[in-house]
Amino acid sequence: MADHYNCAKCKDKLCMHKVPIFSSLDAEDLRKIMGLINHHEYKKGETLVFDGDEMDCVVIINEGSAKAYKNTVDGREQILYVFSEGDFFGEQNLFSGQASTYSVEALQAVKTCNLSRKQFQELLYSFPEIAVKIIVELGTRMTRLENALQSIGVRNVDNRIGGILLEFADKYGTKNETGTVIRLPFSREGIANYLGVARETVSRKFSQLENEGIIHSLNNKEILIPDMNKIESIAGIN
Amino acid sequence: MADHYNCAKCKDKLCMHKVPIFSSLDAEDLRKIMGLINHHEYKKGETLVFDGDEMDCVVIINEGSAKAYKNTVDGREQILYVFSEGDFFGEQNLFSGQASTYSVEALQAVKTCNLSRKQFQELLYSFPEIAVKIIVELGTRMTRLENALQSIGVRNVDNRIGGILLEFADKYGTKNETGTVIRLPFSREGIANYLGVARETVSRKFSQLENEGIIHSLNNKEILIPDMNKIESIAGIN
DNA sequence: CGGACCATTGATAATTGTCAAAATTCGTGG
DNA sequence: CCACGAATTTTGACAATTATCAATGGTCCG
Repeated sequence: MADHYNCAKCKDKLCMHKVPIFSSLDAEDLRKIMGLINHHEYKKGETLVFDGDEMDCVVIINEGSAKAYKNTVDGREQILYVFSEGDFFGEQNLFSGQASTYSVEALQAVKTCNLSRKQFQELLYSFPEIAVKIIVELGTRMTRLENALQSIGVRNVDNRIGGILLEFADKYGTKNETGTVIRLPFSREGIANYLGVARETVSRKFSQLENEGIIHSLNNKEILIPDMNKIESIAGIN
Repeated sequence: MADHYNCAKCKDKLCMHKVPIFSSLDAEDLRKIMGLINHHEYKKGETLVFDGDEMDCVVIINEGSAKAYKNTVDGREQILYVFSEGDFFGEQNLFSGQASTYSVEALQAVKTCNLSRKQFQELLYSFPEIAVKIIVELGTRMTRLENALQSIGVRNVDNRIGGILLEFADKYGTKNETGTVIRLPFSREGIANYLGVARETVSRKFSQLENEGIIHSLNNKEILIPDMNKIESIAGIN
């Protein structure tokens, strides 16, 4: 299983600085909180939490990325979030006392900072601005969920493919003189499970876009998009 | 447009008691906050907020119910939430400063309690327990969204119909000796826009369930379900 | 280089959406 | 209280989209 060791080792360089919810705290407060944090590490493919697990800490992603997903009884997977550096989860369960409502699995090697229930609650009462930051962050996340729901609910598959490309370009894209290069966070199957369609459908749509010259596969995980505007019109800007 | 008058009129009987996020406050604190609240009223079909509107207050539903939804450019509607007594919205926009990300329309006559941005923020800083309550409530709402996303993403229409019946039975159902009577919060079209399917598909599935004796339409807005277990197996309990 | 895994393609079936028409329901006013 | 008209709902026929199954091809890593 996963290593874990106290945060003293990570000095100032790790976690705290990357975590937006702590960004309003001064150096001394940061130091205080840092003593409370435990670190964990996971390899690609390892599961951080299973749907239904009791959670007793908030987990903050410090390095790498992970997918949060739900499975139906017949094995179909719906991906809800892609968590990366600075994202956190488990906060709901601390207050409501309910078990996790999704599983979280490492997409790459992942390092986390964990804060126990009690420590986290104390933090919120001592620093109301952290609570406000969390509310803001949850709001952002809800907006993304709402958009995803609309997307899956009323848009056709082409729109959704366009939408996911925009989203990934924003989060994982780099621009160069030939266009935008996106390093996809997951496989075709992952994309399918994110969009709520079949694996094969994603393949077909990608091939189609490739034939039309709108995207160029560099390899399975990287694609080049010469003209982002075309993607926007496929996504059917809302 | 809508009436509005100060909360002094509503005495203790209205709003505050119904609103879970204020439930931890004592009588005096309640009285203080009450002075800050403005009331509004809306008729059925009126819009409380348009997608894209700047919001400068948190709106708490005091009476009636409303749907929150997004429209695509080509007029398709996806319903995200049904807000009823005690639910609130607009909190995200206050902190992040962004415009509303959905429209809200009254499904019946609606009365609201509004708290301005400034008042709400002060409240959060003076009463951290309110912030915690809000985080809990947002967590509940996110869990519902996550379930809805999974539902639309990977479940077939029968499952979804079953799911919505369970949800409505829970929120709007009453039991009697013949079974559970559900008063549906919206029309067939509304149900369709909630489930992300076509109006006609909802009609067909309801007819089918009626033929199988699993549901009985009392009228367009009320259905009787003799055996809830059958609905659960249709929903494909997760 | 080999093998496991992942991605693509084709053929076909199943599901749901769309359009059009008929039937039902609901609210209003006489 | 009934009748009428508008709005909503149901039903049918058909088209479009996507899922499924199966086979092939490609890629990555030890």
